[in-house]
Amino acid sequence: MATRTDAPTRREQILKEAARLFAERGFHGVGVDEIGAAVGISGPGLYRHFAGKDAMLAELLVGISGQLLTGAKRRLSEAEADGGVGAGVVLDSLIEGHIDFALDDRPLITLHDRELDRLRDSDRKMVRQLQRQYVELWVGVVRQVYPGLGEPAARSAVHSVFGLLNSTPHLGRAGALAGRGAVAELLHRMARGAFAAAEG
Amino acid sequence: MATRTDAPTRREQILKEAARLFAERGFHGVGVDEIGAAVGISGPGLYRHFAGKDAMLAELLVGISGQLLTGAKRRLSEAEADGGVGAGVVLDSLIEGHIDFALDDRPLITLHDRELDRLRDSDRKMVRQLQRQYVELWVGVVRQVYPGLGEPAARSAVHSVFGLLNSTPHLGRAGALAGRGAVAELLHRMARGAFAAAEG
DNA sequence: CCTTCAGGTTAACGACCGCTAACCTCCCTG
DNA sequence: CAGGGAGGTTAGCGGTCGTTAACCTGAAGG
Repeated sequence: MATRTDAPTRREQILKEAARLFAERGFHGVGVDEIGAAVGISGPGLYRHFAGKDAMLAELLVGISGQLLTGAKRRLSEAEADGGVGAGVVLDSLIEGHIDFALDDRPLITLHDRELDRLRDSDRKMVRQLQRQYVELWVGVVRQVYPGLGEPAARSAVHSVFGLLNSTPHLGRAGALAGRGAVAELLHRMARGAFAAAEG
Repeated sequence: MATRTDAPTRREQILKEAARLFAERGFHGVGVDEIGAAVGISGPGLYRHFAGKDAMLAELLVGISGQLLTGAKRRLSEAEADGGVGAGVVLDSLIEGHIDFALDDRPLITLHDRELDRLRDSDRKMVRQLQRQYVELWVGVVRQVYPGLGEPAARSAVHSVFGLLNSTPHLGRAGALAGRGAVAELLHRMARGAFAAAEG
């Protein structure tokens, strides 16, 4: 993992705070003045970095979808390079990657399936295409591990498991588990169990 | 099941259309004029039936939470009345009820965990309390069926399974499964499998 | 030392939105 | 057949929001 050590740019600060605010109160529920205030500048100052409020959301959503897909592709090709690893190992790697994302970037996960319709047509098409590729990649691996699943059932199962893994924002409140590791383990086991049961 | 046969009142029409629009474009993304147009009247005409836009959302969310909880309580007490039925049967009944709701009222399921923060304090507290009771009811049953689960793990598992079951809005697009029954069956099996795997 | 430019500022415009006011029109009822 | 309420209508007010315009400032570069 290539950990960033340099300070975040102003653009990155803005994106991070905008993601948090959008996740908390919805895209239309947040004003540009609030986003500006969250990074210590005033509303119109944001326009030195972004073309508009829409552009911030677009960059966030395209970034998320791209990052998920890129990570999944990397994991898949690493597995192929390893030669002998079974499909089950690849699936475990995909699950782990998705869980890492869901736990580390909860606001983004929230935005990802909540504010897609607020995008311009072209941006929305791009995001949907990235999402579709991501799903299809999962479907392929899942069907290798659970050959009993037909394609439509596998696709439904994948969407449902995403719903399961993306429940992390709801987990924070109340009696949380021991720690991050325990939550990740639990989610991983449940995802596997759900797929296995889907095969029936 | 007590099926309604009389025509829906205007209030009910409005609530249904408002739910659909709120789910599609977010609470702040929908204007009162649009809601009015959806039922064939003009925006201000809505104020003959509701105190304001907020009141519509509040009634929707309180209604959803209450309906879920009421249904779950009914299922639980019916099982107790039956005497000998095992906890597994009760859990299956809870799962079935939640799936019915998630499949029949997708917009409401979407609103349920998306627009809660747009409520007035008092309404939000009420909804959260209903939700908490619903979760705790599930946790109790789940722990009977899977005694290996500690309480925090059971609660996390329940939230995650809700995420799985509530994925129905994402299932519609693309190659849907055979039909409603097939989807319901798949989700049911996956939920059970996820709980079983959570116990580990 | 002057220039330039990145990155801010405040003021203000136009559009939209939730809501109220004022009025109208059936339909039911005494 | 009067009248009154239920359920509409349109006009418009006040506030908010995204965006632009015009201006300022400090640091880097020739």
